[in-house]
Amino acid sequence: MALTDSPLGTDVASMGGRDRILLRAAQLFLENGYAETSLRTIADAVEMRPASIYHHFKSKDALLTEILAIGIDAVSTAFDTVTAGLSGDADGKTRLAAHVAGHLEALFAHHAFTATHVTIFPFVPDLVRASAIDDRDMYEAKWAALLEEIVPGLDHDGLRLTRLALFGAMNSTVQWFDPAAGSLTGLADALVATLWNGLKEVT
Amino acid sequence: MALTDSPLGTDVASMGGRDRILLRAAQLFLENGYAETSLRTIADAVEMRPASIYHHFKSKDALLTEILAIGIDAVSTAFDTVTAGLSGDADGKTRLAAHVAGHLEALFAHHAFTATHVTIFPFVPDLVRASAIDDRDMYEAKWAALLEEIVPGLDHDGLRLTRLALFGAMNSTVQWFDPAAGSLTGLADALVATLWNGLKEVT
DNA sequence: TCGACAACCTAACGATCGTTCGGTAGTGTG
DNA sequence: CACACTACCGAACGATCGTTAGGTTGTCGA
Repeated sequence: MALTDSPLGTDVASMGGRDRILLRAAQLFLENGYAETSLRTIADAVEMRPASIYHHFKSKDALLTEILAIGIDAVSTAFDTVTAGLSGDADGKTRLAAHVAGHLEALFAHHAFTATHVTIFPFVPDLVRASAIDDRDMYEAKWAALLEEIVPGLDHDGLRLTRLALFGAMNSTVQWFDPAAGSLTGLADALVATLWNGLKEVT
Repeated sequence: MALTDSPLGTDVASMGGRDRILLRAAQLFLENGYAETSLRTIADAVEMRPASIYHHFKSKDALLTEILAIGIDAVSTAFDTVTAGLSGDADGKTRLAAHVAGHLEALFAHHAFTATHVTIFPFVPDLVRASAIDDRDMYEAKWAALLEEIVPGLDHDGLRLTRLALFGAMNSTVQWFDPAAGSLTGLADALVATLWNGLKEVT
């Protein structure tokens, strides 16, 4: 699912045709939306003719499907990596901080794919959304299990609310945080500090 | 800017042609996106012919512009109402709780317009977005001033981060919270409790 | 040297899009 | 009774859309 097995995915210049299409299309979908971005616009961006896209992807929907899968895979893999790197006796705040940082890092490392996923997901064609919903649910389940362990005092509704609000807060960063202008770990630390300690501590 | 000066805006049956178009179009934009929703679809939803829409709105973009303005106006007015209703010596948590509740209530009271605003805003045509950006900035400025007063211990970056993450969390509720299934004030209370006290208190 | 195949092309298809033109009913005012 | 005005309609415009058919070119293993 990764871009020809190369670990990173943003060096446009050194890319083959297929990966180039995936990356530039994801960037364009993110900027202008899916329906708003025509195949001719994508073709222009990769210096091809529209018909050539169909040599690599069987339809525009299939292209989007793959982009969404890459985005979900990036954050999901990051979650597992963080879990594997945590020592068994790490406390709740440490684990939460590590996973928030992991989510945010994955979000910006594969920015075009992850950001496309979190922003245009509600509006993609029904069939495309259906193809991505299982992977999405699996990722959310990982977080649900994590929160249940580290915040045992919350009931089912409270856990769900916390998880979804946290997702809302984290995923919104792709729309307003610029990793070139500020530290990503600083962002993660500040987010976790507020979430864990609350605002009353800093008044 | 409100729907023919009637305070509410969701009783489709009792609506005149113009307001009916605004509401149904907002609902369709929210469900499927702006570019994905054709004027013919909107016309069908209000039992008119496409050409009739142009008697009320000079273009599809103008229709969207008005919908976005209604959404921003709803939350902005709610903010001022909450401010006016607060006693002068209310403490920080009380003020924060009141404004979070006000934002969420406005979000769901005018659900189609506000939710459309918060979800499709990044993808609307540039000219439409430009026409709404001033009102949007004014609303964000109200929150910036509020947070600066009640969380004086945060620096500029911290305040900005807190405000935007809070917006992300609150606005994401339109995608996952169902006011028919749960209490809206309960949602607001839980959100404020977590934000103010932090998660460590409930572990 | 040859053939298979990947990568890309030109040209065009039918469908759908936002929009416009030129009407027709119904209502209310002078 | 005439006139204006609001609210709507049928039919069509040119533009753009996703997609397809049928090439051409270059590479590379047998």
